[in-house]
Amino acid sequence: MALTREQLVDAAVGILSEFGLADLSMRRLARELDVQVGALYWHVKSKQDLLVDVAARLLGSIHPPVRGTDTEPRAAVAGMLTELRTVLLPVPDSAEVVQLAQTMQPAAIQPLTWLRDLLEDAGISAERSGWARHLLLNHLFGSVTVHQDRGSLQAVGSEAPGAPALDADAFAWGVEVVLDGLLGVRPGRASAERPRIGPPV
Amino acid sequence: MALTREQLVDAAVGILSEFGLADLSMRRLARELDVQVGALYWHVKSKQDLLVDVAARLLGSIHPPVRGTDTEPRAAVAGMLTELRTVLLPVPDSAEVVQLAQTMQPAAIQPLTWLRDLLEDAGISAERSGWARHLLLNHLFGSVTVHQDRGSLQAVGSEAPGAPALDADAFAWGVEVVLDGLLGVRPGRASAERPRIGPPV
DNA sequence: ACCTGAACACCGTTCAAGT
DNA sequence: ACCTGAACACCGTTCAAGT
Repeated sequence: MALTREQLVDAAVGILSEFGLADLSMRRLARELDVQVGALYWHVKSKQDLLVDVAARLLGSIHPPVRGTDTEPRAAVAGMLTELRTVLLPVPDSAEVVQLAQTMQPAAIQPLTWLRDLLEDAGISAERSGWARHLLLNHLFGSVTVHQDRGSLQAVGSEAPGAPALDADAFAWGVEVVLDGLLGVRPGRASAERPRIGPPV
Repeated sequence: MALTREQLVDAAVGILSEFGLADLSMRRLARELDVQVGALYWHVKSKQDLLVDVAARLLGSIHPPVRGTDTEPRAAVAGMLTELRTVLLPVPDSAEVVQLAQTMQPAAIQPLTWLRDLLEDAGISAERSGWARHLLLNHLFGSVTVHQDRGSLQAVGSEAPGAPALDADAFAWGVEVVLDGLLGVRPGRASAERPRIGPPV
């Protein structure tokens, strides 16, 4: 039976998830699918073209936000970002792949489009929501990358037993800092100030 | 006369600046220096090892900040980031190279260390200054990358004549947003609110 | 329509052997 | 000490030719 583009993407996501981007070559992919390399290029224009589909599939499980309901818009932004992080974290080099896909075909990665809408719901003006989205996505991608790179240095599965989610907190903190800067700190909700210990000089 | 490590780094920076990271291969480098590829590996442990030196040289012209003077610490942070951006912008893929160097040898890239000190001068606690630095650097690297990728799509030198520094503003805006979130918006200095046009809904 | 076989023009890294 | 020559094990992409 004929190979399909979906099978290509499936196999690519599999290799990426198990071995990382360095091992995701067209030749390795062909081997996995028991075809010659040239066969891949009938289904796909280039490797980059394939990676765009891989990125879209990685984020394919993200729920579209329910807009206009009574959920606090600021919480919706934070929620979406946490969801993105949760999906990207277990897949090595996923941030790189999504970032590349985003620069190649910005419209192809749907959840990243929704984020801009949520920001406007939260009161960011249209001419600033694009930049605000970039600010938050750079934080997301950077956090995911640093988490994965640090994880690959130590033995797999050797997380400190007592403190597992230390940089999940750091990520959430960063999101709140940016949102505070964007929306202004509302009195009584100074989120980024929460765990203050030392005096601010 | 014998090849030196400095000559390697010089030639590497040259290729990077002129042609980008994709053309910066060990073989290309050897050709440029009129030696065999193997010769490079007497001076350098690996390509990544070389790239750390390349990154350090790219940021070698950054002034160390004069701490403890009467310059406003918040302005010092913003100034350092602007300086970093100015240096990185003209070199293709420079953000990638510096980011890689930073994860491989965090101490090797001095200016990125100084940034943390400046943040603490500005009143960020020691346990948060590391994360705050990451937040700002992710913004920096993201902004540089997006600027360069967009630039490579249009013809070289075809900037819109009237509006040259549009995303220099966007970058500075992002820095102020993050600093607002970190330090709190002081009344009468709501920097990120400056060019507000539409009502915040 | 879909795939094979084979080529083209590359990579990073190693290492015996030369000087 | 410093470099050559040559190899090892790879890359992405193209394309005539087959079925």
